[in-house]
Amino acid sequence: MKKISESTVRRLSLYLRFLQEASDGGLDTISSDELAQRGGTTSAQVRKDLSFFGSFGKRGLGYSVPELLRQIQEILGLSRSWKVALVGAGKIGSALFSYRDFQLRGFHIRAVFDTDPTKVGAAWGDLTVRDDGEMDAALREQGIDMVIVAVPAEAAQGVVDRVVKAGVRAILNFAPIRLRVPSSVALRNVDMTVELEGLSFALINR
Amino acid sequence: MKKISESTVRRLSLYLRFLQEASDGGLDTISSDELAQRGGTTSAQVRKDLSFFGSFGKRGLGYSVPELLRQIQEILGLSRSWKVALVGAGKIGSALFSYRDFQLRGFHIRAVFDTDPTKVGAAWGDLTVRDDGEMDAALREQGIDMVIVAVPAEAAQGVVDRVVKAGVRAILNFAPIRLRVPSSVALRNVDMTVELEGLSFALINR
DNA sequence: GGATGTGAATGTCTTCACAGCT
DNA sequence: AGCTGTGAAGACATTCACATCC
Repeated sequence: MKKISESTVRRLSLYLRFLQEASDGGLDTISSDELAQRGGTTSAQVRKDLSFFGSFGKRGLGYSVPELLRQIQEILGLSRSWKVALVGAGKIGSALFSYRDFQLRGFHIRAVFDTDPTKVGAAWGDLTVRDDGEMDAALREQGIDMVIVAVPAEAAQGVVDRVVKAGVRAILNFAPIRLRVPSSVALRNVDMTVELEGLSFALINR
Repeated sequence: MKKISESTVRRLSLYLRFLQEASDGGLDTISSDELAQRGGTTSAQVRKDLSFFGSFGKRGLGYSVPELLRQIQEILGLSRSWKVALVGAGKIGSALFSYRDFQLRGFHIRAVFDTDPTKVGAAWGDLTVRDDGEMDAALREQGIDMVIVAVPAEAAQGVVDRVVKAGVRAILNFAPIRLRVPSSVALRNVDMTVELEGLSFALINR
């Protein structure tokens, strides 16, 4: 397969969202132009993005909503469910744990870890917050696919090194630090400070 | 001023972070190569990024840590403090409210709003969660610079329309939806679902 | 007729490579 | 000698525009 750019993958997620709305609204056909409007892009971009993976539309007509929905889910790997572990049971971890969208889209949090003895043992939904020391073994035993890192910046690299060693190949990092991972591991960062600073820059430059 | 790309601004934030670490560590000179290592980029990229704003280094030597620190803070608009309002006092809003990094970098949350009567009136630090109905007037009265949107997707566009009408020109959106704003308003999205789906894609494509 | 799929053209960002200071 | 600053080259991403098919 050709190399697919990160922006293309991001946009696929957005198209998927809009397709779900359209599907809920009972629409059964949609054009690249309609998808573009909602995704804040152009129809040519939509068609190009999709063309990397196949020809899903009908000329003169557009795309079948249910079919394109299914196709994009397949492309993004969302037709299966993923086992996720959450490391860090602080404020952010807790907010993520109860974030409904995750479960909804097949990302199931199966374990929560923390070092803080006052948090370990707490019941979170049907899970129990477990001690950090149990993490390495548990990741393997439970066959965890992805880890969400929600620990302080100082602790993040250490956690990630262990997570990688335990065989996990996808990490979503909320700690405000640039993590080092082998190129075989997929890493995404959610960096709220960087975003706010971007807004600050925008405000003083117009 | 030339048009500066979003990626350049993002990287400036990262450089700033390392400079702070370096400064805390007592380092007083740093090379583009060292900055690049930590930022996961190349020395040429660092120099190019900085060159859009001026010549801050000394050939043969590198950059003065305290000076570059100050310069980047200036460039990003971080030498002043920004007044931020938080809309949505749910789990995510609450986590953001106590996120220390924000205050630390001059982003001060000055007001919190929610529609839920069981949340309105609650004391959050030295603030009180206020009713959504008070928002429009309060944004103007308090001279709020930026708004963080942490409400459910269905409510987000409505909130943003009012925020824009109240004169706010920078918005950080946590709701999983693509918002429409006038081009005069800066908008950044933190979209955790999109990130997780990107990881899902990465996992099945190697 | 109308919207897709896609090479070609354009635009944007990154990397190279070296002249120019210190 | 060493590292910056920067045009030029190269890689990558987006947009154009049109032949193609329903």
